Amino acid sequence: MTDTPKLIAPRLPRGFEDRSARDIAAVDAMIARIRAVYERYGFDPVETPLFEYTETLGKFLPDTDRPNAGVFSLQDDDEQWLSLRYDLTAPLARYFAENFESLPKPYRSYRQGYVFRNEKPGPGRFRQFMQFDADTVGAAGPAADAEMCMMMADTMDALGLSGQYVVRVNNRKVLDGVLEGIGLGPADPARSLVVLRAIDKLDRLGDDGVRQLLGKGREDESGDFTKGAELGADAIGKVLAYTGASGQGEDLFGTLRGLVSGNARGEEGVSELEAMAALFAAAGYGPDRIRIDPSVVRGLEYYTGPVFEIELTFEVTNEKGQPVVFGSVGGGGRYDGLVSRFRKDPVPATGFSIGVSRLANALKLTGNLVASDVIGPVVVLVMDREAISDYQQMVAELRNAGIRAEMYLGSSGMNAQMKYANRRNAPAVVIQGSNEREEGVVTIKDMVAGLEAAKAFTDNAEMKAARPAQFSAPRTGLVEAVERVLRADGGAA
RNA sequence: GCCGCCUUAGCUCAGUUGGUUAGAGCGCUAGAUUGUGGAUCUAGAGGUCCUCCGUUCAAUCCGGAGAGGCGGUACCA
Repeated sequence: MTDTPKLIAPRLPRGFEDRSARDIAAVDAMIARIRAVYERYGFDPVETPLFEYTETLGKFLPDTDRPNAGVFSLQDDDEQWLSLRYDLTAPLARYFAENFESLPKPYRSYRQGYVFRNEKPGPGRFRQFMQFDADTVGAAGPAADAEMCMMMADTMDALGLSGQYVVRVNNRKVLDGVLEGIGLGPADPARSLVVLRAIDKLDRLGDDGVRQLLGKGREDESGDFTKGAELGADAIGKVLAYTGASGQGEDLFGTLRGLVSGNARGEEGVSELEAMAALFAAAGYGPDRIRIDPSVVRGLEYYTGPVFEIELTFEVTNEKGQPVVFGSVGGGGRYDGLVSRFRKDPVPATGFSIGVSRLANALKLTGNLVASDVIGPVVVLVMDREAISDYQQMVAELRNAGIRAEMYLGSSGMNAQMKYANRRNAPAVVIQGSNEREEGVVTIKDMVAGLEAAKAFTDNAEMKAARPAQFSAPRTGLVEAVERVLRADGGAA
């Protein structure tokens, strides 16, 4: 009877984020900059929904009907499975295939939005996060891939990260050539995959760790054992020679051609890399911005040619000052097979994705995020409850003049109202008690100048008595007086 | 998924060798001669000591299981 109802703990599901006004403003600014670059390259926006039929996304567990590994799924009322999209590429493939008749080809589009992954979150890894993609569908040549790389570089520059990133480029065909050279490749897809995964860990485990993974396997510090690819010493040497191939230009291409000599697919890959390198050079993108790097593999099977990723070249530390291992903040490649799930004829495609959330997170930790505090509204204090209609009228006048303004709606005294205005980051407050009302004036306080002036006082009572940074204005001149304060504070930042 | 560590107020943490009313700092909400932000002073709110089961006269504390958090590792379209 008198039991209080059981309270629900207010808690954020793990792997998800709340975003403050400040975060939203910062990410919005990032998005606007990215969009401007994509637009300049001639890409058009397109938006698809958060849900797709699970089969569209291409994820089913073979032995169960429930598609739930890694994806958030639910069953529609007609019993079809729907899933939240886990990237923006599969939905694009669906959209392209479904609207094939009416779209221009090559089809160049960009889109930005949240994607969802139902897996263990970690620092910089969320279960809902934002990506910003661009893709060219229906263009087969390396020029389309090269354009993607250059656009990624330009985007990073536009985000104010000049000199702090590098776009690393490789070609899957070269890697396939190397694998075939040691008897793997299509002949042994399972072990090939183990090799790919091992190479992908080069940055974290180094040559020695990868050597173990290519051989018998590796035991990590928690005692967990990862089975290796069981390659012989000779084969391991070849793989590491490939991933370790350094230099740029003819030096590198010579080495690569030697490693895949006699393998048609591998040689084709080297030629594509050369073609892309020539385009980068012609357009003025040096190896400080875009670099050919054989250690880039980008995990997954669906890439069929060039692959690329953006790496931040500065160290990221968390709030406690510990270094944070940040994966790539963007990447992509050519995926000629993706649309073929929907159409018989093959459709070549290439594209890339920027992890907006992850990048924002990195920039936040390094202080590079272009975030300024959101400027709050002008707050009209409520000094006398009976005079509320007067205050409301002042707010209306300010709003009609295009000024962000509000009347204090709480029930506390003046002190609390000032604290409220402070916390809202209000640039000014409007005060009218009975004294002012009788004289037909209002008191305007400049909150920015006021805070500065208050630092000169050590005694609270003195500060209150001095009432710094405020002035009296005729009631009829309210808007003009407030505008003057806003201009003095720098207006919109 | 596997391995390790952790869980007491919103946050960071004390503490109780098993015993009546579990504490601090910060933060939060307010007050200090109609009426001034920071600093200061005063007061207040805020706890299933992660949950359940067991042992015990008695469990926040001991035992077991579970959940959650953190880290590593695997996977990552």
